[in-house]
Amino acid sequence: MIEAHLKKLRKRVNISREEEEAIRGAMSEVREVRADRTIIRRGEELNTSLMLLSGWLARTRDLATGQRQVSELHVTGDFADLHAFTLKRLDHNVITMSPCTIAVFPHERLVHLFERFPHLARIYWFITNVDAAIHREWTVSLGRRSALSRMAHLFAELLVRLEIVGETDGNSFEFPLTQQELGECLGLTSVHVNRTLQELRRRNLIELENRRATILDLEGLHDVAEFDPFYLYLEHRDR
Amino acid sequence: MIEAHLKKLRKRVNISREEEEAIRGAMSEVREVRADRTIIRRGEELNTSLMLLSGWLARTRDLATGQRQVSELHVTGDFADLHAFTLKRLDHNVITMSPCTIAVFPHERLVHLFERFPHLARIYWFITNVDAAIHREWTVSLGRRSALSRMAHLFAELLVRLEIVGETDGNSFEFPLTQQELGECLGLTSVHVNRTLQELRRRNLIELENRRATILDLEGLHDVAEFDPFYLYLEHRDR
DNA sequence: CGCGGTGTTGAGACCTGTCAAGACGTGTGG
DNA sequence: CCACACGTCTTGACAGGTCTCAACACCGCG
Repeated sequence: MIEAHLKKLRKRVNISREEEEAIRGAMSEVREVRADRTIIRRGEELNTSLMLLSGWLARTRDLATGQRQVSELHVTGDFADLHAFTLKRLDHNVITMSPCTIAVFPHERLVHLFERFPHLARIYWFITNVDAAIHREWTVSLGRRSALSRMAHLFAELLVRLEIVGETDGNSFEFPLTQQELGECLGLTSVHVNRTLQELRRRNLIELENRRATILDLEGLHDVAEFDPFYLYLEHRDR
Repeated sequence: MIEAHLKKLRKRVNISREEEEAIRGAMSEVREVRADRTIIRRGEELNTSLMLLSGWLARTRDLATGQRQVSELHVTGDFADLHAFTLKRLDHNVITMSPCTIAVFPHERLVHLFERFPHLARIYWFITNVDAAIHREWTVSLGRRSALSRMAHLFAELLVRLEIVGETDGNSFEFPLTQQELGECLGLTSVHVNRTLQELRRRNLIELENRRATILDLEGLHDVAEFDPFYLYLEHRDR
């Protein structure tokens, strides 16, 4: 079940058999969680980190007005809160956007893992830095791209990230978010999400139906989004 | 000169004399840079990281339209591109917003430093994760807060960050950005920045004059911004 | 003294939000 | 099996926030 995560790592760097086994050994248990549950609450003390074996998670913040902003989406193979390893409390909630299978990694085991394999410590530090790069790209989207471009960018990003872990079928993938939740990622109201989606459809760029997204014209989508996957740091490096 | 950086670290965690000396020893040289210089270009290969001893830096991204978005501001004592230690190439530019004094830390020395003091490795990992938390807060601002609230939030954040490193004078601090540049942080045009600033002044929350910002009503500012410094992870922890 | 960058102001356009209502689909209880 | 409730999607009319364009004031500096 941890295969997706290993795929994601190996896309970037070499992982030995020994390291792989050590990572597996650091996992303590696996939990199933239903959709729309808050699995981590902002501010609570954490001594584990959670790896998403399947499903979708979101990092969210609630505002006084009742509005909510998603700062990142997580898919199969992602460590949802690896940053909790150093932060100990998170500044955001983590909620399930679909039914999820989640593996628990106690921090004490991670400490041991990283002592034994400093190489892995560096890799996981790298991984949290890629998360930060994704945050920056969302900042650029929210600050400077139009609703249409922003939405196109998100779908382009998700296609790449899902491809890495084998969760795509050609240019199509499951997309469990409601339009309301999509708006919470993009800083839009659900009404405007609806209209923007129609525009993407009208331009024959994307189809979204029955919780499944299909990219009809990848090049066109990238053009609208001004998408460049560089920030996902996909190139492979030897150590 | 590195005192500000040590203050910032010691605000969060204990640093021994020995560790302090080791950090100092990892520095290779100090450079002076004029305002409005690009000191790191997106995509270029890096084998050093830069600590800001004084001045202001910004992480920026340029778009095809000629627009620019700032994803984070750096002040005295910040490691501007510590994430380059694991990423090796950055997805953004780093530019000076004022004359700057910058200390260079070769990655090979950091490798050595972190091998000798795994505790410091954890701390610097923590520091890059706080940077990511700042990104998330900006995402919330850009996605959900009004121009007024967003600007108030930025000044509230900067006051806290500058206080830590002793760069404030009461509720006042030097603020070298032009209104254009401020807009590049907030996802606004310079025209709207101007009007929003006037509104903050009109409400007696902030004064901005001669490149110096003064918070006139901190509580009022926090209210408008819905500011909670939790995401800056200021509480002190023993190891 | 003139120039370029910065700050300021006004008018109008446009993008996105707000409010409200109805359509559709799915699950639940009677 | 039907009736209903609820969440989601869709649409329309209108409001409001922010942008665009343009002009001018101000100021430091060569």
